Amino acid sequence: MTADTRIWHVAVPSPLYQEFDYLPPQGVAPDTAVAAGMRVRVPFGRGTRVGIVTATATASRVAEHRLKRAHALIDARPIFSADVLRLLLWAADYYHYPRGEALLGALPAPLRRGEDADARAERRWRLSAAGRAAATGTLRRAPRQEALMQRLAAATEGLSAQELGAVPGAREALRALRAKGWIESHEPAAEESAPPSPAVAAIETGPALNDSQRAAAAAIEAAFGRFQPFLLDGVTGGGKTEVYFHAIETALRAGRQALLLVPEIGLTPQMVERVRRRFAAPLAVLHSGLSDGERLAAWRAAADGRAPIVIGTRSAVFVPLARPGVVIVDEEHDASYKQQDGFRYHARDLAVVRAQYLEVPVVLGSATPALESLHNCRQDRYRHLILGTRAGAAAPPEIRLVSLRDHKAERGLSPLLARAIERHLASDHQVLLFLNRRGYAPTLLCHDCGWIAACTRCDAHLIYHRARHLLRCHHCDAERPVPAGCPSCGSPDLRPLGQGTERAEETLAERFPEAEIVRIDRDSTRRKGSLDALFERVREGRRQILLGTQMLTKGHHLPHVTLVGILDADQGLFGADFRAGERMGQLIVQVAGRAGRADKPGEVLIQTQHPDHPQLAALLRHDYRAFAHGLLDERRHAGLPPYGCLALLRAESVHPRAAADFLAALRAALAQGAPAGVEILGPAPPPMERRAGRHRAQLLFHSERRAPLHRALAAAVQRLQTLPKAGQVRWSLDVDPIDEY
DNA sequence: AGCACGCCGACT
DNA sequence: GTCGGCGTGCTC
Repeated sequence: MTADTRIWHVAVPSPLYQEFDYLPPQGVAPDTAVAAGMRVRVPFGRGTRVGIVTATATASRVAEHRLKRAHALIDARPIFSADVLRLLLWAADYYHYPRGEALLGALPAPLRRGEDADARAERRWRLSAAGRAAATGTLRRAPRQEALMQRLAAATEGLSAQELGAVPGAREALRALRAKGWIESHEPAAEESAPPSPAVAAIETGPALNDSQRAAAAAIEAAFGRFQPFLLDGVTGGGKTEVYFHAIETALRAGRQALLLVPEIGLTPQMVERVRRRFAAPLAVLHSGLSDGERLAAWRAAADGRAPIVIGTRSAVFVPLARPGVVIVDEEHDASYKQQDGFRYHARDLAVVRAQYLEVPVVLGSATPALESLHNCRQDRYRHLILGTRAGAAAPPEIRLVSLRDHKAERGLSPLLARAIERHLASDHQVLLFLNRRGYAPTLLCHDCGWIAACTRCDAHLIYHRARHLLRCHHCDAERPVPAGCPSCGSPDLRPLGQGTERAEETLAERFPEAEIVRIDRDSTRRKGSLDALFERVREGRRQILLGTQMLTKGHHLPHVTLVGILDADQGLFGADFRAGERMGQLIVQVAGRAGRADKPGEVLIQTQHPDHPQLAALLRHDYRAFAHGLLDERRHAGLPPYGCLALLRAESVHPRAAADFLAALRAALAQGAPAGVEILGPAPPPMERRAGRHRAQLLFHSERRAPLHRALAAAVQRLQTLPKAGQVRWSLDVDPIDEY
């Protein structure tokens, strides 16, 4: 930055789409070494806030006598690396989100509040080997110590003195346990205080790569030191992870860091475990389940370079790295990379932008790449690395469609699928059944008058949950008792209609009494850690039927599964929004990928009312790319992404018409001087007009080109600020929306 | 978003 | 006579 620092431009966390100018703090010389990216405490309105200096200038657009003085400069060095600052500012503009909110939101909470960035990470306590060995009950005369021991045994990540200290007498008990040597302290993120550059000798060499893996790894290695995006496209079990590991290894050997983004917390533990086993290097792990202290410690370990490997979910794309070497995005097609509220960024897309700023290679990996990514390969923006065969496995599974028109299903199960289940169970194998609907039945119907149990706050049916015997709305989580009779006509003849996982479990238990049914959905895995416990049971068991929702599609190794059944392919195929087909295809391929690993041949049966659906045909041939290219052609004709750009302006209000009126007013205001080449559609009701008691409406912006769309959005956001909000309308803008809800 | 200021109904 | 409803405006 230039020496001219008379005026500081500061991004302040507030929903205002502007920065604010301040004079340097009292007593701070105007030429003080202030730099973009430093935190500053400033007076704002009635109070005080922590903002980020984004630039300095000689003059302000505000009359100087109206400028306030900043209270204090917090940092001596920028809190963000230059690339992260640039990324956040770019993203705030791209997603039309206030800069201050975007910047401060990317910091761990303590730093957001202005705490010292270099403060020592909080120590955490955990059981030592001696502590784990100590028999329970030996502390009968020290109940407080006993209680602490139990809490520590349950806390895998350890507990801070602060967390432990909430109980009276905890401090003394802690000291006593420490004296016994039963507990020890550790730093959560960088597990051991690591040497500034990781010891290369600690890297264990992985299994030998096959030809296509080796080619992919070599291509990535050759791109080190410059920006190059790769799409690593390989079937489930095709060994993408080993290619990631090779890239990480390359980074580590060069004394650089690797940033690995993973979809969501459910998948993290396995990936973290694999990385931990493979690399004897400190990890910084960032996910939503961390406490403020843990998150801060991991953030620091990444930012100061102590952690050579950084693994994190979506928001980790904003974590500074001292010595960046490579960025990897696992399961890049996964929807959880898109933030669905507030700052609605797409972490995969930002990872590519960031890699460009950093001049490092970025690897996007998936067995079912997003259409956008395949399109980028076709345009030669990304290099397409294709992993050929399944590593160490036999032929791909046979995929067949089961026409529900020709084979009448009974309670969701066609005779064909039932016989296949029997066959696979008889040979002591496991069966995986996919049904993307929780609960017992999606509808409770009065057989006499046709009344249907509906949510009072959403335009949705209530789902009948038999185990808990209640009606539940899966959109607003409202719960209601099951009425004894029809609230409309009094008839006692209320019938559950349709199939949910609970009911399928019941059906399967009756039909296959010899098999153990393991149900995996959000209801059966509510308790923490129970998902892993269920998968553990599946790893060890035989003659099991695994039945579950989306959760089953992710990550776990299920070596004994030889039959995969998709009970209802149609819900996804004919969904309301234009990505439904893509999502269904990805889901089928991902689920099918669970079948027949190792030496057992697999079989996949897909139940559908539409066996002649053209898109399913490509999937049967194991040709996801042909399937995707078919969809891409449709998208091109419709001008939809990636051939056109979309933005969705959502509005909601408790008042029935307020949201739609608000958007209509905006649209009218926008009509004058609207950029050419931008279509505005709506206001239209979203697929669910009313949700959680709020009425919703949306305006869809469509353009062939990015630039005019962004001009239109900028104008819209500006207009929105001044539009009177009759009826408490809340709005949000979603650039590149991934669904229409 | 907060948080002020600012004018009109049911309460001590 | 006031406490308080949320409409409108401002935050360098």
